[in-house]
Amino acid sequence: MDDQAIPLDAETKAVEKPEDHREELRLWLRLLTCSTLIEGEVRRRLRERFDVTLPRFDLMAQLDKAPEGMSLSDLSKRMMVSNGNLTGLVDRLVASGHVARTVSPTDRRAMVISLTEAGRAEFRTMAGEHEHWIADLFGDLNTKDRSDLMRLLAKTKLSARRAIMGDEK
Amino acid sequence: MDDQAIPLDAETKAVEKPEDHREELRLWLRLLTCSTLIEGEVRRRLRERFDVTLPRFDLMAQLDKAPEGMSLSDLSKRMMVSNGNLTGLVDRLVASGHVARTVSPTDRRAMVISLTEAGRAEFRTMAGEHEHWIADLFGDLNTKDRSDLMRLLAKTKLSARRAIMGDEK
DNA sequence: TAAAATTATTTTAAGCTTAAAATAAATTAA
DNA sequence: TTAATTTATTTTAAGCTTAAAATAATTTTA
Repeated sequence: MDDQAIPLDAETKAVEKPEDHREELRLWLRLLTCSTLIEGEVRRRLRERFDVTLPRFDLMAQLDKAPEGMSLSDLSKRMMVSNGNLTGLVDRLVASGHVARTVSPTDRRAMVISLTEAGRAEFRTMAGEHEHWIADLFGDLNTKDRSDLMRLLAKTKLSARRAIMGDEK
Repeated sequence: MDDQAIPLDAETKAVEKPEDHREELRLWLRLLTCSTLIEGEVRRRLRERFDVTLPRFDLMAQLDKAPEGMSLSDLSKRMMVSNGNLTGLVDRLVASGHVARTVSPTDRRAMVISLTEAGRAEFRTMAGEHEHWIADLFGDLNTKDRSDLMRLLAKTKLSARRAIMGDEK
């Protein structure tokens, strides 16, 4: 710590105390609150309206974007959850007839997970309502708010990735 | 759907299709990505560095702000998790000597949960490092970015609360 | 090619999380 | 004051989640 080297005088507008990161902490807690609040409400509505859990919905949302299906690893990366987690989740979605599991024709280790027709139909119905819920939850933000927030979150995402990468790569 | 009633002509700058809320959806997914990314990293570091889970840390963080302790209900509201969840979490923290559970002197139904001295000392150590991690994760945002983001998230929080309240109150 | 390393997935053990039902104490209303 | 309601917490059952170890197939390297 070399804060003794910083000249302190009446002209210095705001000498920041080193080691004080309460502002960033509040920012993080607020971000987490928003995300928890919205996620909880979406979870509640999915259960109430369609008797489906959020993880099931999220998995189907990924598969809906990949008509040919996806490997477990790809799903794991995109959803940012562990592989082991997906194994169980896919088990249950197979049991309920929403998704299919087939062995990859080119790699015998890999499983290809895809939506069944029934699963796709059910997902599309849910996704339609889901989109309205999100629009409502963000409804008090105007166009500029949304684009500003989008940009700042993009910057946050890059910043976090940079900080995370530093550790392990 | 009354979109047939909207006059369409070359002068109309941007006739928004009703029912299209893909922008809000993208905003929500980006918010969720940021939160998941940061939360995952904090979870990983807490485990690696202190062998503690994030829920345990969060609970201790709440108690650290309440020197006299808090009831389970208050904890539940602040942490936005279910009561049943807290029962088990507190069980484990009592078992490890980090928190104490006493019956409220004024209400025999209520439990007062508080940090033990050991729990408080351990939390303070962890919190010190934790604050640096957060500062690092948000490190690429400048002062204006942070205050803009703070303001927009405050607006988002209010918007979500308004949307959630409408359902049940 | 055989050995070593990597990649894909599953299994395991422990803990987290929720919703819903149950229990118990306090408050309100008749 | 008794009965009804509300509030605080726990229990239960099911599912979610992770980290770490295990298994198995592919790719790389010597």
